[in-house]
Order: sequence, then C-alpha cells, then structure tokens
Amino acid sequence: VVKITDVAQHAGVSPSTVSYVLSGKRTISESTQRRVEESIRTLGYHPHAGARALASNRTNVLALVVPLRQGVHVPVIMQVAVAVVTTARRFGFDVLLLTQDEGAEALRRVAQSALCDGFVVMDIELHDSRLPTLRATPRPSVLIGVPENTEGLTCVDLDFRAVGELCVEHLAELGHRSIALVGSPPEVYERGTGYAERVAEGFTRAARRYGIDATVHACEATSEAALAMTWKLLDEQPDLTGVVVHNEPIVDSIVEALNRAGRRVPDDMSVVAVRPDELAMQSVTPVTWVPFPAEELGVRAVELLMAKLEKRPVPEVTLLPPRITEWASTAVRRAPQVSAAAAGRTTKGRPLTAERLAVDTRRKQP
Amino acid sequence: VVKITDVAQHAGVSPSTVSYVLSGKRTISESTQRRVEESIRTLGYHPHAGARALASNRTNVLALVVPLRQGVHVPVIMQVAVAVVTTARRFGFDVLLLTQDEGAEALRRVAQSALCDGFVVMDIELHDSRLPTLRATPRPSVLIGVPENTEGLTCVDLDFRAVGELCVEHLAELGHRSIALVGSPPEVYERGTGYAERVAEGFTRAARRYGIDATVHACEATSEAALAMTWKLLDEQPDLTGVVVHNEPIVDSIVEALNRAGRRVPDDMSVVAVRPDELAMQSVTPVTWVPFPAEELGVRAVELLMAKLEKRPVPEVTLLPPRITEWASTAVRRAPQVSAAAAGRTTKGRPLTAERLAVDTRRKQP
DNA sequence: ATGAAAGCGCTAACAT
DNA sequence: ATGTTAGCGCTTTCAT
Repeated sequence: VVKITDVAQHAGVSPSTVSYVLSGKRTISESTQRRVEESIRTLGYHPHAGARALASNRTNVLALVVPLRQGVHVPVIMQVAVAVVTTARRFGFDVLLLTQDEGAEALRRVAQSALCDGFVVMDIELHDSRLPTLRATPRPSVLIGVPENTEGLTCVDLDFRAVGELCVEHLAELGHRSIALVGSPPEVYERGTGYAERVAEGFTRAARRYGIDATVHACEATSEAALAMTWKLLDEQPDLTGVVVHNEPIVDSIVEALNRAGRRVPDDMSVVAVRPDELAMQSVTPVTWVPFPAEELGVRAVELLMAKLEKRPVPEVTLLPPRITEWASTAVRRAPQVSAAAAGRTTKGRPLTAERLAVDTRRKQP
Repeated sequence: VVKITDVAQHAGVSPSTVSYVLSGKRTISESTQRRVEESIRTLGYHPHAGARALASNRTNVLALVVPLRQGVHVPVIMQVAVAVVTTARRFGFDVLLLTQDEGAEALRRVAQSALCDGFVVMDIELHDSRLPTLRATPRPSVLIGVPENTEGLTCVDLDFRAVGELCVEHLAELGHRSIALVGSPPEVYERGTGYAERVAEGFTRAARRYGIDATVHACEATSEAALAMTWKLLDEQPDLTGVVVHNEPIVDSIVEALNRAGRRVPDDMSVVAVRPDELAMQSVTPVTWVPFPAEELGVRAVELLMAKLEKRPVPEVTLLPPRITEWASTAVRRAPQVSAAAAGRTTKGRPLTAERLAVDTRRKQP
C-alpha cells in the first residue's frame, strides 16, 4: 500500500509537508501544495487511519448507538442512521455502528480503545443508564432524546410539548371546543422515554390556554382497543369533535371506528395524528399529521457533535419545532345543532345524567 | 488513559506478555495469565485500536455497506444490520456503517486507510459496479446477493429459485393444477437484482416438473394494479386455483380482490406470498408465506467473512434453503363438483355459459 | 516555507 | 515461559 513517504518522495518533499498539506495546519506554497495534491491523487493515497489515530489522538470516526427495543419504529431509526452517516461524511467522518444491547459497557470500550472521537446516542430515556458513562467519558456525545436531567449533556429532539400544543392549536382554530388525546400504550408512559408525557403535557396546557374541553387517554396499540376507546370517548365526551392520536399503529383503526360510529371524518370529527412521515404517506386514510423529523435530527446531532469536537459551545438542549401537515381529516367544526343531532344518535338515546357529567372537564360544555 | 505498559507494570510483567495474554499467541503460565487478566480488569484496560491496527495490520472492524435505494424494505436492512453487528461482536469485531451512495470509491477509501479488515456488502445486483473493486482489494468481502458472475467472490443469499419451487410444490401437493405467479413490478426485473427472475425461474421449472398449468406476470405495486391483475388472471386462466405473490405491498390487495371477485381464500383459491416476516405478521390476512431470512443472512455473512479472515476456505456461493409457513390462505383444492357448486353460488344463480368462462369473470359482480 | 526527528501504543520477531 | 526491542505510518514539535 502507498504511504505518506511514497507521496513525499513522489512530490519531492518531506513527509511532514504532505501531512501539513492534508491537515492545512501550516501555510504551504501554492506550487508544493499542487504538486503534493497531484501526487496524492495519482498514487491514490489514503492515510492509514490507525497511524493517524495513534499520532494525533483523532480517529475521524463517530459512534452511533441505535436502539433495538421493540416498539421503536424501525424505518425511523434507519432514516436517522442514514442522515448521520451522510452528514458525518460531509465532515470527513466515518460511522461506527453500535447497538444498545451492550449498554454503557460498549461506550466505555469504544471510548477507551480510541475507536471514535465522539458519540451520537439514539433513544435516550428519562433516566437512561448510560448517562453516567456519557457524562464521565472525555469523548463528547450528542443524545437524540431528552433525559430528565440534561446537565453536562448535549441533547437534540423534536419539541414534543410543542407537538401537543400544535395539535390543539390547529383544532382550536378550526373551532373545535371539545377534544381528546388518544395516547400511547400505558407501558410507554411507564418506561419513561418522556416524549409521550410531553405530548400530553403540551396538549393539556394548550387546551387550558384556549379554554377547550380536553381529555387524555392511554391506549393499547390494538384495533380492538382503538374501537373500545372510540366508543368510550363518544360516550363520555358527547360534544367531542376533535381527536389527536399519538399512537401510530391504531390511527387508521380510530378513524374507521369513528366512521362506523356514524361520525364521519372530517365532517363530524377532525383527527390529527403524530406519526412518522413514511407511515403517514402509506396510510389508508389521509390524516392530518405531525411528522417526526428523523432526518433533521440525524443531521443536527452530527452538526452538534462536530461543534463540540471543535470546542465550539453548544446549547444543552436543542428542540426542533414541529410542523403540521394538513390533510383530509381535519375541518372546521360544524354548527352546534348538527353536533347535537349527531350526539343524540351515537349515545343511543341515553339521557345525559349528572352522574355521567360528573367526571371531568366536560361539564364546561353542556 | 491506561495503556499496555500500565497493565504490565501493575502485573509485574513485560508489555509483550500482556499482549500475548490478550492474543493467546503464546503459552503463558497459569499464574501470570491470571495476574495479567486481573490487572486488565481492575485497570479497565482496552487496547488502543489505532496502535493495534498499526502494529498488527488488523483492525477488528468490518465494514457493512447498506443500500439506500427505494423499494428495499427498510426493516429487512435493519434486521440484517443488527444481526451483523451482534455476530461481529461475538468475534470481537466492531462494525463500520457505509451507505451505498459513495459507491466503489468508499470501499477503496476504507480499505486503503485500513479502517476495516473486510466487507459485508448488501443488495448486490447482477452486474454490480462495485464488483471490480471488491475483487481487486486485498481485503476479503462477503456479498449478500448473488451477481451473474461469482468468480473470485463469496456470496450468500436466500435460494430464490428454491423459493419459487417451494411455492409450486406446496400448491401442487394440495392438488392445485393451475397456478399463477404475480411478481414484482417490471422495474425490478429490469434493474437486474436477479432474485425476482430467480423466483420466476424456480416457479416455472417446478410447474413444468409437476405438469401444472402456470403463468408469470409482473405487476406494479399498487392496489389498482393488483385489482386489474386479479381480473386478468381470473379471465385468462379460468381454472386458476392458486396464486403466488412475490410483491409485498399488494399481497392484501390481491387477496381482497379475489374475495371480491367471489373466489374465497382459501376455499376457492389458495394464495402464497413471498415476503419479510415482519410484514407477514402484521398483515390483515393470514397468508401462507415464505419469509426472507434477514437475520440468518447477516449471521452467515459475518461467519463467512471471519472464515476468510482466518484463511479458511469458503464456498463461492451459499444459498439458504427457504422455509414455508402455512397459514390460512392455502388449502386442498376442492373437488370439481364442489368447485362447480361454489362457482354457482358466487355467480348468484346465473348459469355457467361458455361465453362467461371464456371472457371475463368480472361480469359475475353486478 | 519546509525538514528532521521524536514519539503515539502496540505487536511480533528475536532473544534468553 | 518470559523479556527486549524494532518498527507499524503518521503528526507535530523543534529547527532552520
């Protein structure tokens, strides 16, 4: 293989000059510069990564830790991964792929053996077990996801609170006054990834701000659960005209259940989903949705890491603002009398008793 | 950071002894072995990858090249990738992630800069532009996919010919005598990845062997195309009782179209799909299917690469035998008179005229 | 603006 | 069974 001395000889300069041409850390006369670059190209020289790492303490490799857990939508991971690799290459970096199952130990191993200069870690939980290691290691890292305590870390994520708010805002401005959030399965809230709670939080906060009647419900990701949830909502919240679904697998089921219950979407009922683009695109029903910016997250994560490697200051938390894509599932709320008629139909003549009304904020809306 | 001399000092031996304990290339007395390992553990020593690569010409890293092309099912790529990483770790290897878009140049760069010891390359086409580079580079590689000319290469893939044969076999043994293959979109055949043709080839060959009436059709991956294809099949092949679908997105559409055309699955019509497990599991209709062994391919690819790195001989082509998973979409072909009765039923009493059988079964549906 | 040379941390031949 | 030592190919002081 061709080495730096070969290039030096071919260009009639010393090895160090070749090195400086490559790194740009020294001013080189235009002529040598050209000659050296020419030699590099004709010889097809690529510096030995190991030797470079040994001498300079820099590998030009970043490690990407991807989750394996069930329930993480795989295409989203791939989108992030591809964005990370592509962006890393823009900075002359390669990417080492680590899976989550080796946990914090893998981070220590890779950091200690100088296999990489820094980390991008996906799927960070509120109390992630890797945080101590990430804080302790001298190699910089960027986390995709926001843990409870971000001190001494660099995090980037979609602003999930703003997602919840945006959905409410959208519905509120279409005139809806009684809405519900059909959220993720209970496990998701318990596991503590944080984003599910944050969406609910933003949802509730914005609803209060708009003075809107709003309820939040965890829901299993099965079509049966979706059906039951729909009935429950229509029963307990008769004025309901807007539903936000933050539970990808059952979006279609909810829409279908609503239609079957006689609430046509979007005429009688508006539906907004929080879901990855890919799935939204191939969905049966065109549902207004807030996408997860997988690619942008990958790009930003790498850019932040590069900034840290260059000792440039970066914010502890970067939250990407959500966008909403309107589709045929949301519409202006219909006139009251129509709603009343619809409510009468779906509640099958059961009278509105005080007992039924006693439970929550619905009382605002008789 | 802790280095080999630190360990040596701590254990009271020379650096080379530590190195030999690590590599096992020398017999070490039990006592020193234990002492050194103890020191390694207590100090948390991990050898510097660059230094090791420089001195030994081995990186313990393999590069995985993943496709980005549209149409490759993303979860399958992830499954392979995860299997590759997991298996690589079993051998003490890490994985560098490369994307296809840098093409052969990336292979050269990574090989030349000694970033890895070998390659696993996914999504190999019949006349892949990277083949010359892969053949020329001194670093061994394993290809997932089989190009036209496999000379000097190591390839591993699902035996797609056997897939076609297996589907026919399954249907033939259930008594079906007239079957059709609904294949991938025309582009897939033209692009030349090979596997689509191979399935068709196996399908045709096995049908001939069984003396079965069989036709092959390319089909776009839209539900409209699926519907049109179903009509066309029922029209042109009136005795048809078995369909093999090698076109993941439209499996459900085909089943639905058949049902709507009055051919109940599996009573009147058996359907077999060639598709990734994941999609089969979450499909609406339980269709008998031949899975793509993504994980096994990843494992085998790494095992083959490790064998090559150890200079052990490996076969040029390794084809994994397909398995078939029976589900509720295939059944024994009904006896003629029963079929006639069923036909009579679904045609709602209209008589079976020669004309109707010759032309177009759609007219059955008013 | 360029060269010379001292390591970076490890492995493996060459000792004993 | 273990120690000594010469590189591996590069970066980066220190010189000029």
